[in-house]
Amino acid sequence: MPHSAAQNSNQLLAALAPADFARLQPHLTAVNLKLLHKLEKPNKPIEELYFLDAGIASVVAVQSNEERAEIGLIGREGMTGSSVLLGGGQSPNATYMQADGTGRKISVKDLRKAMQDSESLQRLLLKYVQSFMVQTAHTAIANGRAKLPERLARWILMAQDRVGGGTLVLTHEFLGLMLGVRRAGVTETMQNLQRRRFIQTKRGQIIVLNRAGLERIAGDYYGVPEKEYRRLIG
Amino acid sequence: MPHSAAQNSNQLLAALAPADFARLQPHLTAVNLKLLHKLEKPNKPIEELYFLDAGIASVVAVQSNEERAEIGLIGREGMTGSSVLLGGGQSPNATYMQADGTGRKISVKDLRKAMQDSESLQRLLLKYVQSFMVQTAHTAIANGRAKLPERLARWILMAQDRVGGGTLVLTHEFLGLMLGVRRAGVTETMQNLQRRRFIQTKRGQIIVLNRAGLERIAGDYYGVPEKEYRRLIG
DNA sequence: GGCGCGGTGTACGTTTACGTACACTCGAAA
DNA sequence: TTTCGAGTGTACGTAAACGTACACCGCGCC
Repeated sequence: MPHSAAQNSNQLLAALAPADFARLQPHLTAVNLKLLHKLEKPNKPIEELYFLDAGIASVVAVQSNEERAEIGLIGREGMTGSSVLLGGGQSPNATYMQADGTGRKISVKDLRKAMQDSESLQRLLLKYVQSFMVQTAHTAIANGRAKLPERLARWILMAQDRVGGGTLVLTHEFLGLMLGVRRAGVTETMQNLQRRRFIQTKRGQIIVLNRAGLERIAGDYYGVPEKEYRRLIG
Repeated sequence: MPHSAAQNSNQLLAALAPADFARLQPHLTAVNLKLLHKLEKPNKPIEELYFLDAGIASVVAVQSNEERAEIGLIGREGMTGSSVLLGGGQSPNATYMQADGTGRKISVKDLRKAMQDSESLQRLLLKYVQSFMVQTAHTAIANGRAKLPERLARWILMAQDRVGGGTLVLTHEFLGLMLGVRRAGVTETMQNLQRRRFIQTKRGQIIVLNRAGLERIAGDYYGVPEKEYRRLIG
């Protein structure tokens, strides 16, 4: 069973007009989402969309040679399935759980119907798509220009935002995959952050001790998408 | 006056159902767009959207410290103003002409009205937004994992697609800005491509001699967004 | 036709991350 | 309680790109 504290914590659902939420609710099914659970497969029609209440999903762009890189994170502030909202029905990206969590799912059919019936619902969800697009754009900047410490700090901050604080459970190996860098590079940079008391690490987990410190490291590589989300969704 | 050969060459307008095109046409104004002309300013309300008939526009993500990086190219296959189509009305990105061109503009008000009146119009334009999103995602992969030769080849191919063949007019300096690398690095890599007879360069211009060669260099960093565009728009 | 400048070629030491490899250690399962 | 494998720490040579600097050269302008 989904953990009760997580219920109704999805911020997108919370931002809906009561009438719009009422429209969706009958079609929402609570689900547990375990690590690595696949929410969307590349170039396959999407059947269901997920509003997360806890945990993190990772959206990963995949190219034909199987090389991949993370382009966005989704947590309780958002939902999966942008390509359905935009009408494509599928995309070349993969989406999977990157930390255990819970959520509520809805079928594409039911969501499409609800969006057709309510313009305000459609408007809100498309605004979320825009905020996600901005996130992707800033992942592109960070990948192109930022050094590892900046990128790692940015990632930790974004992940923490999306789980609503607390411990992050994941290995250096996994972080390296997400950021597209060596595992050893992650280890070294993490030690650096730990020495400065910004984080504390245990086997497979990261505890944030000093957010302001991390924000200082990440600099302007962190913040723009978050600001845009607040502007659009509130 | 816009060059006549460029008229009606926008592929998005061409892909519209006749009725939808008829709906837009009265509100379209032909415009010449010169190098560096600003089509959208970061965090400012957007007034007009542009369907390009010739030339290239560059969408650039901007962060508060003025650091910037290109996240997408727009040519005659597309339009500016995704953030308007998604309802945000503005975005943290800048868009400007990166090679002289022509296009047709429409006011936000007129476009919004047309989209409300025609669901099929709305559907097509949102699909274009998806294809642009995929482009941004793959810019993020390329920035993160590809080496300069791959990235440069990718960029040249994408630019050529978007102007429909012919010579590209731009300096190494400018390319360096787009890719977020040193001007000198661009020069060296261009010489490499030239030695292999894939391109020929003159002061401020690039002529593609061997597309297949460039595609071989770019590898899987080129192609995914293009394929998605064909799937969605045709 | 000479001048001036934007654009290009080239060089060199430095930084950042890579690839690879191996030892150590924590903690869960037997 | 020991065992064993996943996760982490560390090392070393190498590759890619950086920052900076300066010379040269084509081309438009006076």
